[in-house]
Amino acid sequence: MRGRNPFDGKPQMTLRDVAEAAGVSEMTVSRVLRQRGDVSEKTRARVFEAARKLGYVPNKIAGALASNRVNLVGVVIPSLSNMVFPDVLGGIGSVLDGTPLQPVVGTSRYDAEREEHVIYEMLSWRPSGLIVAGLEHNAPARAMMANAGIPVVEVMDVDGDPVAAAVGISHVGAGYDMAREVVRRGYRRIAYLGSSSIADHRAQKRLRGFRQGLTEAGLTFADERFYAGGSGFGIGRSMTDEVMTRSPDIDFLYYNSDLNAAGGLLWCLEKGLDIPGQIGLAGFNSFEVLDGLPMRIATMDSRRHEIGRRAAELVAANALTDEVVRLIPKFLPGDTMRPG
Amino acid sequence: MRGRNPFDGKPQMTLRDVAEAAGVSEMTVSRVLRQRGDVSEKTRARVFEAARKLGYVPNKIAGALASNRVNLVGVVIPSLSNMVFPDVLGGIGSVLDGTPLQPVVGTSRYDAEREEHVIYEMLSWRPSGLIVAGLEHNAPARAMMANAGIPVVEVMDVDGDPVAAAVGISHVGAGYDMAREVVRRGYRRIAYLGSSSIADHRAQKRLRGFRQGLTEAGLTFADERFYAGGSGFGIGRSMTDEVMTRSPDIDFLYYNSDLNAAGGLLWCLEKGLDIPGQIGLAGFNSFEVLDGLPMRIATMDSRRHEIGRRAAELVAANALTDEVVRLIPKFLPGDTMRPG
DNA sequence: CTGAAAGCGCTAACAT
DNA sequence: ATGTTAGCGCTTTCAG
Repeated sequence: MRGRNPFDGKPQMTLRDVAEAAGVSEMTVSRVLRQRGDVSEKTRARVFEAARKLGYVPNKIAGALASNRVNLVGVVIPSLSNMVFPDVLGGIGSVLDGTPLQPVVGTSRYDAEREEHVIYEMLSWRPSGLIVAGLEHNAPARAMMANAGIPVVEVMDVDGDPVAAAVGISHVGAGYDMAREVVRRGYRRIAYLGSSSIADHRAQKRLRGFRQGLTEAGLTFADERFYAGGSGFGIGRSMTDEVMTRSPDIDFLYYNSDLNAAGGLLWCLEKGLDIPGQIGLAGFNSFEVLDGLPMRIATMDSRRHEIGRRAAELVAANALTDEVVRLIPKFLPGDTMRPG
Repeated sequence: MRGRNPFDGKPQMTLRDVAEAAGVSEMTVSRVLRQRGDVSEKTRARVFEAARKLGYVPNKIAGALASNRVNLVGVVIPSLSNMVFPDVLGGIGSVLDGTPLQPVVGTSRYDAEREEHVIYEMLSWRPSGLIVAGLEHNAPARAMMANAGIPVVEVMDVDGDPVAAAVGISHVGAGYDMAREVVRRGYRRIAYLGSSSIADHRAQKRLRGFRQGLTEAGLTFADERFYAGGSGFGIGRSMTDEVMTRSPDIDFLYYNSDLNAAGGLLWCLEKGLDIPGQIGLAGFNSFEVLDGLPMRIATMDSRRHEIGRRAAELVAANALTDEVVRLIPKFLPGDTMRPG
């Protein structure tokens, strides 16, 4: 007998225990518990009864090793605190719930090395699929994804060079389209308030697209205010205060996130500014919790749930493709942009 | 040779492949890759080089089966959309990051049967520990938790009968203490606006505690408005509108969540009500994103991060105890309650 | 419909 | 410092 982990309270219960209790072979128990093959009703009942009475919980480690099948899907996202990622997970879950597959989530904290590590750990469990947020990964991570031999789907973003399949929106396009709307509606003195983190690739892309939209209209940003860290009303409020104090003639505030935009909106309302006449605001993402602010913030819905859904569908179908699914973000003018 | 999963692209690379490439035994490769035992520097280098070149990723399934050690910690929570749970996960992660343990998250969606299923699935991976939100579980779930033979910690709540260890706050106490504060500060016509879901055990407990606090002061709720579903500004606003319309003499609004309270706050401010003189508000949880509202909402900080931390510490220490760690929620009067 | 044998990829234990 | 052996708990395969 081999030594056991000193932490083991009681030795683990095995198929053999159930088999003995039911008076059948291990194989029969295995078949019954996996609803596989033909087993007589009488035997089934006996086995189930024995398993239930003993409180048997199958050992998936052993099952996975023997069958070379692991019903897990690795999901790698930067963070759970940013509400966008739980939304994607919701979409993934809505599909996987109809299959034997289970999502397993890991977080990279916007750190490429940590992402590499998380991907490595996930692949070492030999999952049936891998869903990773974003297109920017370091070389080892890309190599692992390329050679995993399982469906790999990069999600949220399609501006770049996917390793395999990708499902997302163009953030450059989202920024560009928003700029066109802003200009079309007559705003001219436009400020950007958003993330300075180069790790926030998608915010950077939106900024780039927006800037290009301005350039094509012969405009540039009248002011810019960057910050590092998470979004929230507080940071949105203080950035807005700072920008509007030093550039009082600004007529439009473009934020990297609805959360920051909400802080800015509250600031503007307190100051008695006329929205959307005197000043307009827009954010990004469309968060349901924010319905109920005094005004609906103009935004682009980033279609997070659908992105999760489509990615999970590719994995569930075991699609070893390099298909790119480009969804179109939905522009929602809300109440904070004047009509064109 | 056994049949392989039809999905397998290429056959999986094994230790043996690395061993052959490096010209050593599988055992030596295993030792090098796990940094175990003494291996000569020369051999180490050769093995690492071979593994790197081949892009070898170890098979944790096989490793776990052989060593009877699985460095996973199951975490079962109702949902990821409710911001409180990611906060707890953050606390768990902050501890587990310093260990070989990895959290694996499953969601029950406030459904006891689904929770049972998720716990069963988790235990079938033979994790090193299990952290489950709440104290209310069905009988099979409790039985599995009791017999898991690993550290099991129930988190968030201590009002009840834990299966093993528990880390949390008393929600009955949180409600009771808030009621005392409200009464002490002179409010008398008090309304409750919150969840009606019997699956939201903790909200129910806070309501119970609050009600008891009122009773002891010779008071009852002047109005009550229940709803089902997630919290948000929109529902908070509409509930508040309804309550204040039918009971205009209300002088305090007690919400089940800061998110709903925020919607109520915005409604009150729009109506030009004098806060906290004419009317007071309080929520529960203390969410950082909400710093930046026009006023800070009175609340109780539910200490979510610390709860996660303490629970993970018990698991990391392999503590097979039934210790109950009762944290004290922090009362934050904010700006929406008049001074006592 | 049921069972026996073999082995999944790795590691503990014991050599040497 | 390195190798050999046995076996983790289950499923595949093949035999009855």
